[in-house]
Amino acid sequence: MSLPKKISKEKDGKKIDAPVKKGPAPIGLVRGMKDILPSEQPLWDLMRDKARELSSAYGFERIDTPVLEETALFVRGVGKLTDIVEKELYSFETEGGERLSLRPEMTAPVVRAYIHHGMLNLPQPVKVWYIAPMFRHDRPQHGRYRQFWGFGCEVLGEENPVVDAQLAFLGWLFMKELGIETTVRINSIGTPESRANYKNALVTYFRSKRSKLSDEDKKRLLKNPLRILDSKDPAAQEMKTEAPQIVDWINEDSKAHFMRVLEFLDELGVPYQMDPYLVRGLDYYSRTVFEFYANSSTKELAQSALGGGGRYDGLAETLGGRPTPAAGFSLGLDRIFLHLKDMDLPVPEQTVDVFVAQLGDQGRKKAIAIFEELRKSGIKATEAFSKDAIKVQIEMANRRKVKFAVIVGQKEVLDGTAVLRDMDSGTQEIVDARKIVHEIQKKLGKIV
RNA sequence: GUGGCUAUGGUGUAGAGGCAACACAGCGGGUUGUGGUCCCGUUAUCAUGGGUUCGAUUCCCAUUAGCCACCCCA
Repeated sequence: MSLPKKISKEKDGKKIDAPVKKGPAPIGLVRGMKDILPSEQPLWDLMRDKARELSSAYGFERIDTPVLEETALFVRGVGKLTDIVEKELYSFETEGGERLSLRPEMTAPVVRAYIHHGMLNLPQPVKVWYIAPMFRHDRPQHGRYRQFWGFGCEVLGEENPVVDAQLAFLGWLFMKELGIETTVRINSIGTPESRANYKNALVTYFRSKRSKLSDEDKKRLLKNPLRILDSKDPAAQEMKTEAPQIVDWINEDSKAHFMRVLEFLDELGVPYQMDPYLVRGLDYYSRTVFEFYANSSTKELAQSALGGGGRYDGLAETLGGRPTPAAGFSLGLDRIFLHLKDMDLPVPEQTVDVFVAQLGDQGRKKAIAIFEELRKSGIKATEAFSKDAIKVQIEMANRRKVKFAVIVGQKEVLDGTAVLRDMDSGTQEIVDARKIVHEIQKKLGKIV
């Protein structure tokens, strides 16, 4: 490689040597991370506001938990052999020898908090919601980041099937109200015991046809047989139609519970699909499990799985608490954001009424005071005090589409006045500086 | 984690083995107190490292990152 060359440019017939810019290499984004830029915030606000609105309307209270937890929480809670723990956990050991992990999901932390703070002494059920970042060391892709944001609700201390239905409904409703049509796929995976029996039956079934399975599915047969059910391999797809179905293996209680969940869903008008092959990748689920899928994954939105949830009656006990029936859901906001972006929503513009322009240092000082007065009286104002040129300021005022510009220069300061410019008509008048707020309020129709 | 595709200003794109083009955005100006048009100027070590070559941004290799499929999931 050659050394940095001097860049020669012709200017006015003279050659000018521009110095070559150099410095330390810029630091980039950590792989799989994503900035949420100011221009994207309006859409994020839409989601945040909707999450707040709905969860509070349905009686949920906000909870925040630390991003860092003991690794054991997830090993025990989510399951040692799940992919989330086995290969996607951000884990490290501190100097003090603590084994910590960035949380890969929120259910275990919420249950941990429930136990830790003795929330079983609160009126049950305890209903909490969160918007929180989570971390999974997976290979990044569009809509799939190593830090991703989730919105979720959890109901702890209640096993009535109406809760399961309401949660599935709420997740569906959240997206519906944002304009995203989804379908809920739902299944019951019974109790851990019945699931173990089913697993055995499934392994027996597929083992007899092992030679026809893909390498990937052969691995699943050993590690996670339930997963063969949603394999994309055509051979497995075909075989699964003959395979034992989980409904035939779950106990009567679970079955009855599930039937009632479905009844409530019917009542709520949630479009759902019974999916006998739906199993979830976390160990703590029992009985009801569901996932949300976008109906229109038409555009290049490969990631149509927008969220999921279910019942986790055994989790509290696994984590050392008292047996506590519970259920919840979680939605991937990064993915929902992508869908919103794709929809070309009219984002309401932030409106500002007044631009305070200034000229010269005296004017600047007076302008600061006027701006503050306006702010205190509830008038939305903006400024560019760091700019000197009046032209630039008026230009900015125009771009912000303000109705009025207040201009304070040397002359006005001496006269104790300010120029009030109507930005639409371009007409301006000189007003007493002390009456500027009143004058603007009048023009904005805030005072009759 | 496995395989594939891609990589040019802030953004979107062109280009070709021989001085990197266009549009938009940004910033500065058009004689120092006023906007939307117009005009001018300015904004790129062509991802990083190496190789082939007289010469590489262009060809080759590696790395990194993004994307796609898989694994898995949100």
